[in-house]
Amino acid sequence: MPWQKQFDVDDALSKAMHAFWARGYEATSMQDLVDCMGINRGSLYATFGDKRSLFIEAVRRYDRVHREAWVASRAGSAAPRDAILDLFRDVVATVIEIGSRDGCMLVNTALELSPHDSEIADIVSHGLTEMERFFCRMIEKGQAQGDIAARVDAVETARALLGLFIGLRVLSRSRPEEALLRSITHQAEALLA
Amino acid sequence: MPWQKQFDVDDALSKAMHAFWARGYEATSMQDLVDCMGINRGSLYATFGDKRSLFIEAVRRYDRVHREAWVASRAGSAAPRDAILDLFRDVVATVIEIGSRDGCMLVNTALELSPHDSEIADIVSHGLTEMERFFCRMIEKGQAQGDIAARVDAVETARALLGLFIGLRVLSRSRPEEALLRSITHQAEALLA
DNA sequence: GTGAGTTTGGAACGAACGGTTAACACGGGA
DNA sequence: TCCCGTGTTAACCGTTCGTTCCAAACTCAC
Repeated sequence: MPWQKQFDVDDALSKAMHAFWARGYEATSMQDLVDCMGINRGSLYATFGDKRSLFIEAVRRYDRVHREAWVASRAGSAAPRDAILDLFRDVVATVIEIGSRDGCMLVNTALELSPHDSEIADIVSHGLTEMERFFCRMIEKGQAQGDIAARVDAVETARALLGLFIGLRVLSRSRPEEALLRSITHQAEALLA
Repeated sequence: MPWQKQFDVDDALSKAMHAFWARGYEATSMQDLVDCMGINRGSLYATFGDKRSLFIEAVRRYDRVHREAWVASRAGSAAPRDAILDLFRDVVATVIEIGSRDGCMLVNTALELSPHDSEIADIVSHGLTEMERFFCRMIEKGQAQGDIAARVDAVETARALLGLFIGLRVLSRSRPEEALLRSITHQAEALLA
């Protein structure tokens, strides 16, 4: 194995992920990626293959680093209700304080590519389903602890929370008004009262 | 004024709207539009200007023909609660029965272009705000008729319904499963119980 | 019938697209 | 020291992009 790569593969993938995350698949050109990843065109193709393959790796990385890691870090929370609501509150805080308008890459991709690319749709669908299952597990755990009312239907409410979460993410990109976003969060709280 | 246009301008615009609606702005090429609109390239540019101008007209048409007309037709409904819930039910029915995965053009555009194009963002934002106001008006009307409980906060609930509606539209494109979509609708019903 | 004014189809534009290639730089094993 | 395989680099490929242009086709007033 003579000579190693002169760049950090995951670091380059991270930069590509952020580019796709902010602008989407179609609007991000290979030249944009070459520029922002800081590596040469040839190295990019040699390492990641074509544009679609790179995008798939990028969305997989998003799912792993953002969705999965977030869920894992909260899943063992002592207060299951707060584990859910903190997700909503953190999203609002990020939009209001930092002004980030990137939203959630899974949601962005669900809308841009899911109807036209089944392989990518599967990745996105899996990530969203895992979010739903996280909500469901937390509700059941909260009910076992008496933190969440027993009358709440875990499965139905988890789905509603997923819908609200997606709505929150879309509105973060298009109408990032604090009062609006907070109302969505309040409604999530009301569902778990 | 010799000779009139040999094609119906609104019909051509309608076809362009459907193309943008299904595939988004970036993924729809001028060649796609020339093909599906059934008019010549030159006529297209002479009538609608460049691609972005055509898209803006298309999204304006969507707002007028779909969002605005729908709201207007339901606004005078005798049963305000059903006026809201029928919107959710109709979306689910369209997805399940017809298998349409186009979603809502305003939502699609909100996610693809709003963060990067303020003029388009204004159009989308206006449409979404009008939906929110429709929900709010219907809730207040329903409360006046005793159809919706007085304890419901009209403004907050309208925002939550907007979030749920957007979530429903996104999931229609990425996870068009009947049980999931129905759960979102049930939750909208619960908000108005 | 003729001329004026429009619309039409299609060729053609430069730029940007996604993707390839061949020459060069490098480091460990023989 | 001389390969050999890999990584890097920049130039280059054919295609498609959005857009422009123009000659032919056409309608209507005169």
